Amino acid sequence: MDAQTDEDPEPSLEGGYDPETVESRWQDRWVDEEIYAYESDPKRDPNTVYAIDTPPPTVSGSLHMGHLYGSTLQDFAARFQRMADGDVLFPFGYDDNGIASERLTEKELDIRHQDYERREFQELCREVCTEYEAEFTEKMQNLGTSIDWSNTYKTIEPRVQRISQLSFLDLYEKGREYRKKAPAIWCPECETAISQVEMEDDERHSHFNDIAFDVVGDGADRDEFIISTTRPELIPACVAVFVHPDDEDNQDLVGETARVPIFGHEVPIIADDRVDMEKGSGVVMCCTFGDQNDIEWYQAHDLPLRVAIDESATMTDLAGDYEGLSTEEAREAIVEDLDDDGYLRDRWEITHAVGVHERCDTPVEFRVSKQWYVEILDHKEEYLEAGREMDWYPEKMFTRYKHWIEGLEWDWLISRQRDSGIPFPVWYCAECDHEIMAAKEDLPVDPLSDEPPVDACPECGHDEFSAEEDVFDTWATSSLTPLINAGWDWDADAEAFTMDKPELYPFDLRPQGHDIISFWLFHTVVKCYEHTGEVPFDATMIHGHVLDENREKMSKSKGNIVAPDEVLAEYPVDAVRFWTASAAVGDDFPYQEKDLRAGEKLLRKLWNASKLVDTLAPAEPGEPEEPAELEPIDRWLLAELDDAVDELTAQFEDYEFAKARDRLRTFFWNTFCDDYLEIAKGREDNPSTQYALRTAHRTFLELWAPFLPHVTEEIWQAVYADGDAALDDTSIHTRDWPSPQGYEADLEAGETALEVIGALRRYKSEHQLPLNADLESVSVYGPIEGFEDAIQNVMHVQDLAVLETEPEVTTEVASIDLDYSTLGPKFGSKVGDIDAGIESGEYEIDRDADVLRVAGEELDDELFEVELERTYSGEGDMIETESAVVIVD
RNA sequence: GGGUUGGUGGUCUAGUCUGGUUAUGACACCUCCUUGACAUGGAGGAGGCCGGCAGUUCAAAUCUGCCCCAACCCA
Repeated sequence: MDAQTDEDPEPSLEGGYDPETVESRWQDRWVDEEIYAYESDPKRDPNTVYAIDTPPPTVSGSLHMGHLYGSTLQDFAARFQRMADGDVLFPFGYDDNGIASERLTEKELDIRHQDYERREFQELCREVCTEYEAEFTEKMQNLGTSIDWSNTYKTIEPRVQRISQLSFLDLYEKGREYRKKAPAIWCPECETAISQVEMEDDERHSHFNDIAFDVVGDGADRDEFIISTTRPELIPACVAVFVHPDDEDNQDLVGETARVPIFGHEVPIIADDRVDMEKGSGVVMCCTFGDQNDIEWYQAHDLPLRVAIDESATMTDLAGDYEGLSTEEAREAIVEDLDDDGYLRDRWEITHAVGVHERCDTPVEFRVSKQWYVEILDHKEEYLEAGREMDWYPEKMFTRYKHWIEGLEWDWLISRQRDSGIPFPVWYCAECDHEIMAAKEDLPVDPLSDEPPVDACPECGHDEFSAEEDVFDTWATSSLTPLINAGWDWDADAEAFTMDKPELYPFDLRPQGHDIISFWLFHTVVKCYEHTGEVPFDATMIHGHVLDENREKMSKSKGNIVAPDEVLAEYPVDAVRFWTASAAVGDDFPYQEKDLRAGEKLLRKLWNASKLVDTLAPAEPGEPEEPAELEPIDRWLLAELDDAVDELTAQFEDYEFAKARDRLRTFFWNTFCDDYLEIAKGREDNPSTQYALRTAHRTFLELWAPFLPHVTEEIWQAVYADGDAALDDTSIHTRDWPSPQGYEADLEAGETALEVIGALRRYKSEHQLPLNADLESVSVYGPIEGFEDAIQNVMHVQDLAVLETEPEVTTEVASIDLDYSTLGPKFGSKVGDIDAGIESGEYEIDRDADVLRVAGEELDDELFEVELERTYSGEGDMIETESAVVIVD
């Protein structure tokens, strides 16, 4: 304890603000003393708990600006809600269940996963990942977010495996899953089927090859035709040739038979409108399978399968002499042989888009295999409705979700042929292939090492079983985070699904980057909706990307990545957070150092203003006591503060952090520091001002707390907190969010008074006088009642006179302002004539009747306002403001 | 190729849904000022035909259509 005190002096306002020591000190104490721990209470009203379903990051990767941005936004919401409404769950998950972690484990331990039983290997993965998790935790804690570190989960841990397998069994029992032999997208490098969302397009260099096919028989007008292909290695897999029905040049071929060069097998020539006539010769070969079109043709025309490429992209025996070659090798060899035999007619280089697996960049194949699917196409309407029920911040992001669902064409493929991952809890009868599901109470299981729950097949009575070797795709787990966080489980006694923390579900907020709405968010909605019948989130906050200073996407290849570590080494976290709040939620925004400097300046301003408040109105223990009578200038500040609190509360509730940030900064810096504090300097012994200063200062700290948690905690502890009490009771972050106190003030007089002060500042500036120069005598005509002393004090005016009547001026009409919003609808196209009349001076102002006659029309009082040009003929200088006239003698 | 979103002083941005004639603020720039916290502060100034073209309207940054540019998602 003492050692700690030596290192960390008591918080105080002495000297300048030193974020480096202050920030890490509070980060440590918040975590050590569990300030943000969520205590579950199943009886708690779900409406008073604010729960965030945070998507778990891959922890073996490095922390990037996206993590920093996303979790800081979540923290704004978490900190505000904790103050405003009490209990908040801000959990954290470690995603260590992916291919990345497996590869990492193999590399670190120099082992091959094939040499281990699946369970043993996963145990090793967990050990290796532990170090990376610790490092990631450390980095996350350096961001100063209010994550509850006692509520975390890892996607690789047995508890989560159990939930994933329960999810599989529940969907199976609900009839939402099926196993089917069908063409699927296949990665030959990873040797697994993958889903549509894991495939992306990539520009690759390749060759177009013009290859001659012989026509068999005499039905056509010729004895050969040309097809163009980028994949000659698929020739052995050719099962048909297609021609567009509208393609007149090639109609003679339809119905004929073609002979495939080199391999010699014969295939039919068929008409189909899916042929792209613009490309090549207009004659296309259909293989098993070159692309999705081939799959459609295979299904539509009931074509045979010719599998020439196996699961590792090696040529099969169907490829004859080329058997055993890789697809790349076979491509070159076949082209050479075609050339030798005279079938290669042309060859040229091209660049085209190729479908590749996003994890390894390997071009994908399409293979027929038996896979598990989640049926989604038949529930598109329900998922769309689920999306409609959520509040989207920003609203426009819903359209992305909508279009994604409307465009769905495949059910969700969930099995992966990988060696590790979460296993399917399924066995098959060796005799009749009947599916045997694990018992829910036994989960998690691994069919490769565990026995099925039955002795004999319930279908045929056979007693031998084969284990399902496949594992779940990673989204099968990642899509369950709301259920993991709420402690979803199967209660065997009650024969029902239960939740440990039912008060959390549905979650209040799901944060998500805008690039992954279509899979991560969508999959989570599908899973949770099917399990619980409820939409898992009340609201979703979709955030944008952090771009580099030139507004370009950060990427390794461009070398323009900015690492959070580097930023935090140079700038306080609070300053980084202030920059983070500068973009509207959903917008991409650039990383700019000048914005971080702006944050630093704000911290300094807050610190220095706090020091001044502390000298003007020394703090006393407890809440400040309101004097019987508040003077107008002080009541005015508190009334303005009430307005600010009102607006900020609404903005935080709507995740409008950028607006809240600007509103608060402007009010704090311009109104409080530049205007009120200057006035308060001349009124320090006044109990009314002391009360207003204290109240405003305390409120500012509370309002800033969600944005700037470190500096506000430091100041709060230095000035207001009882240092001996537990941090849980004294931390600013456990206080209540401010509420408007109902102060009423003459806002017009306050506004006018500030105008007068502004005018006098301008006067001094123009006359190159110091701002504290004395002004002998000033007269004001305008509503400033109650604010005379304030003006006099702050502007150093010796004699201030309030004029009853307008000073001696000669006036002439300078301009006439029209109220177009009423004038327009009333006079329509006459407005142009009215404008022209005023412009040319052909009008008459009738003071008695209070009307303006112009262009043959009579406008009454409310429709126009006459702006007068005043010329002062008396002593001294006259300055005009919006609602006052000031004369400096 | 299709869809979505955006384009506002040098830079970043508010305002656009709900049209009203004078477009917000910050940074940078110029001038001035040491006010009992902060010169890392304060006061003032210059700088924009709101991506382009047409249209609707008395009135368009705002609504409609087309075009150009950028990002993202999907082929």
